[in-house]
Amino acid sequence: MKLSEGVEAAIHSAIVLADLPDGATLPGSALAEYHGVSGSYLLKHLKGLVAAKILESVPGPAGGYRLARGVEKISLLDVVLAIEGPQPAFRCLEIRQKGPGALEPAAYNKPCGINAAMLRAERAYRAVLAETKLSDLIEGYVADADPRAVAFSCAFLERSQRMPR
Amino acid sequence: MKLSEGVEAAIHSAIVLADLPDGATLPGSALAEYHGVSGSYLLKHLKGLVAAKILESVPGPAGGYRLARGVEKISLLDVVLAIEGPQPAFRCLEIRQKGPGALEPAAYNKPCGINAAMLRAERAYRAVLAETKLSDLIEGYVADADPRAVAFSCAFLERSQRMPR
DNA sequence: GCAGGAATACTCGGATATCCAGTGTCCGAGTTTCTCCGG
DNA sequence: CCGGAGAAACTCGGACACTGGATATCCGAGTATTCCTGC
Repeated sequence: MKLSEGVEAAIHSAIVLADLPDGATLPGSALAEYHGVSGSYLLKHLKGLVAAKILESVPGPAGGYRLARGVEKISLLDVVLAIEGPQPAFRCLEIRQKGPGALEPAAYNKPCGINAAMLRAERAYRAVLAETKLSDLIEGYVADADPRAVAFSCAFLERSQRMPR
Repeated sequence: MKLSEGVEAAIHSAIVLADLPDGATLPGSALAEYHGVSGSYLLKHLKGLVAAKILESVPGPAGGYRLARGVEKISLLDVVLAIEGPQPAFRCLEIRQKGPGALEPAAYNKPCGINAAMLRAERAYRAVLAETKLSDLIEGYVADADPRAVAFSCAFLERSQRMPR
């Protein structure tokens, strides 16, 4: 039970991109510098976000990344699934069908109760993530963050953003 | 986001042990044989369950494992935490404090909103697991399982259980 | 026949190799931009 | 002065090493049993 640490970077990156003016982009290298992480590695995760239609990428000079849709239409679940993959955390290996007492596969048409319980828990987990939007996180950020941090963030964006024609 | 596959074996093992008569034990090797998994490796996880006070171990001949308390007092969460460890799946690395715009640590007294949201989701996850007891799983098992599987299970226990004096 | 003791066999527990997903990095493909040259 | 073609620079995208944790295994510590010997 352990999430990839790229999830955290991906969420932070998405929040930074949310502050861009409409249509502007930010290079992946700028995002990496802003967060103090390896640029080459951050691109790996941003790529996943692009594949999940959460971000859009613009190639060439004046290119970079931007959100593919509004902050209120992007949930934490979208980001987590884009990085971690859609498969559930608990994978039933059907060990009930192994061992000396195994029957023919047709005898196991009913789903495994353990698997069902674990998936039920994970549905609750995902439900909370799904109802938490990026807009909620941003709202909390501007309310709690140090004003200097906000000012730096704005200045950084002003300096690094690119506006393709 | 991936659970150890030992979790599944641990839950199945606990359910098997639940069918033992009061006070009887079952060797780890019997549990491994029943599930068709490596005995040496299963012991590693059973050890974790013992450390978490979910199982009791009895050494020597006629020894083995048994549940440390009633099936209605053991939740799925107990088992999962015993195997996976208590730390949450999402570990906030505080990357907001990294990078060129970092401030002194005292400026980050408010908790990170992202971390808070992820932990909120995980609390929902754990809440579902906590309210699912072993007794619930057993109830579903006897209702859905093939009668032959139940018969084999009973015969196996009858054959392998040990009764320390 | 009975009691005591030592050897035994079986159990769990911890320390030790092996493997794979996640981590980290690099180089190549593609596109826009800028510059330079010709008209 | 203007238009177009070419080179350049910057971007993202996919392919290639490295590392930590999970997986799998073995050998040692401990205890109840069992057998044997002496009384």
